[in-house]
Amino acid sequence: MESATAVTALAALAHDRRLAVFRTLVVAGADGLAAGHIAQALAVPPSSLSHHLGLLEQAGLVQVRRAGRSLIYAADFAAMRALIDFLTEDCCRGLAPPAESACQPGACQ
Amino acid sequence: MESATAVTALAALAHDRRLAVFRTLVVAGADGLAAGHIAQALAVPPSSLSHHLGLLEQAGLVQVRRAGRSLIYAADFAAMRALIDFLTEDCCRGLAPPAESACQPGACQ
DNA sequence: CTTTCCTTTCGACAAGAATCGAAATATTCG
DNA sequence: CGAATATTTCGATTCTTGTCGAAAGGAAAG
Repeated sequence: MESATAVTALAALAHDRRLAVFRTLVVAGADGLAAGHIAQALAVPPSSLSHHLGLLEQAGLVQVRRAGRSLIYAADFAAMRALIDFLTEDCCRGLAPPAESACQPGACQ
Repeated sequence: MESATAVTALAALAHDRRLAVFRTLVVAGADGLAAGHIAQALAVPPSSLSHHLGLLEQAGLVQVRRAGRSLIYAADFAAMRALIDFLTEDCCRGLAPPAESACQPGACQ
């Protein structure tokens, strides 16, 4: 993952409402949720939500498809994993072997 | 990790220069680097760098100590790991067992 | 104790992001 | 086709962030 891509993804998640939106989509799973459903669940005005969903989509963290007159948004788990992998590399690369092997979930240094 | 804490940490990393600073500190390891050294390595004016280091420190991603007249900044690997764990939870929680177990580094869905 | 060095704080400006009502677009249903 | 529904785009406002020179704060050296 390129550094610029990571910055875009991090910025997309670095906001209260957007993080809440993304977590909601993660819980919803691959089926996703209609924009209106999210707006109602999180009590966000539709135009504001649309803006945030647009940023998340632009960052590649969510995918959108149309179903009737609804737009269904779903988390892109592969993209999320790619971001986590990027951060993990950043966290561990450059450390000496013992420290590097210690950089596991729950026990980094 | 609280959601607000995660947002702060994500925002701290969601910037070109700050991400570069953090990666530099990760490579430097536990010994850390003097602020001036980072400024020179990344060609960032001292006052700008100070601002960014302050945000990273406030986010808990770096620690600072004084050595003579230099201030040494070092990446906080535990905090970084906590952030990655938070994101991993966000990525996998709520998925059915087969999907959840598939959410491993390099192969999430 | 004065000078030198390293870094931060201040201040002012420029640039970007968040918010949300109103209007526009797209899709289905009668 | 016309009405109803779902969502986006537009536009104006406000708030926040980034930038960096100049001045100030601490710590060591002469």
